[in-house]
Amino acid sequence: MGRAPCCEKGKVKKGPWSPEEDATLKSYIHQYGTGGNWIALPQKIGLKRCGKSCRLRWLNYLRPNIKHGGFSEEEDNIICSLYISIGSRWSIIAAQLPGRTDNDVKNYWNTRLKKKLLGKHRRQKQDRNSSSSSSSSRSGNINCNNNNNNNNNNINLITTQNPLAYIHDHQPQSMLLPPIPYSNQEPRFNDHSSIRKLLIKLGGNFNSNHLQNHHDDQILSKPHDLHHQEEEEEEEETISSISDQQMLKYTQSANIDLVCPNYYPLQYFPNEPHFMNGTTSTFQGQNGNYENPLMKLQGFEFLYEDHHISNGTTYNFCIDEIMNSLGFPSQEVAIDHGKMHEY
DNA sequence: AATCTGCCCAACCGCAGGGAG
DNA sequence: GCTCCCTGCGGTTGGGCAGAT
Repeated sequence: MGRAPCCEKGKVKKGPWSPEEDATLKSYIHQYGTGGNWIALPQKIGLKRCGKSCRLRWLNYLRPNIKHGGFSEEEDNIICSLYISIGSRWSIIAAQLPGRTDNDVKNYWNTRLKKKLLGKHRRQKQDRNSSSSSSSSRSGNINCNNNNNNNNNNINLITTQNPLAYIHDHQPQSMLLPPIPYSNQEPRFNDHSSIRKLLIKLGGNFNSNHLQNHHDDQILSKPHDLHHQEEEEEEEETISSISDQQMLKYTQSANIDLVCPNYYPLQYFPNEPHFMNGTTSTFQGQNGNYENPLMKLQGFEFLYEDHHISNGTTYNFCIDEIMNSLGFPSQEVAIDHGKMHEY
């Protein structure tokens, strides 16, 4: 059964709000509040608007202390950091930015920030291409080279510089974000059933046998349209995938500390179900569980290189691009399986 | 000056979650 | 447990504007 419309179409006004409508809505809410019922509110005050429209207008524009435009560098960093951590959950991201609305953050990300980062990424890529002869291992990347020629799944972490230590030592004060209050404000992240639920919501596909049976999930693979686009724009690139089992072995044997963009060290949590839905997995950080910061985030794919752990290919994490985009200099990090991949 | 193009952002749309009955 | 209704959310649209041609 279809949902009943919240208001009768044709009887409500659409489009931009007039100053009179704004004033009516604002004064009513200041005086009486919303009354807990947005649907009934426009009728009460004689506005020919849908309740949802009133709510949106109030939340995004009329309510006190709303800031518009003029995002600061610090806000940019927070948005990037949180987007990398939790994806496009704009309401949560906006909650970390006083005076900002989810709509504002979303618009800002889609129209400017993404392009800003993309521009940096492209420039870096061009720079790397033009100076590719200088190093056998690309500066600033975590490279995992899965040598398909042997069955040894040990993956040795070779770090010329610990990324965590590096970040903690070098990040500017403005980048020292408070921990995302998942535990208190986002109970969804607080227990595994909630995480399971969330992952299902995000398109999760797992069960108790998942780890044994699910070998070739499309984790870290590109959405088709993006891949197509990049094929047109750049050189043809080989896309492969990493299985959850490979990721499990990889993270366990490498004893890897992963970098969470909010700068809390993460460790893989091997005794818990390993959630792989093609985009996410679960890690334990200092203050609870986090999603895998290395997941391929929708809309953020341009930050990822195109090398993955499966079938002897190399997975090249996005951390350097992220860090560089956020203003960090490169660090030398490599994870080698068998032999160093040459760039 | 007129037209085109791309960008920005307010607003809309549809869906999911959750509470009430 | 089921249905209905409201709220909240994220994705998308389209009008207005500025700069380019």
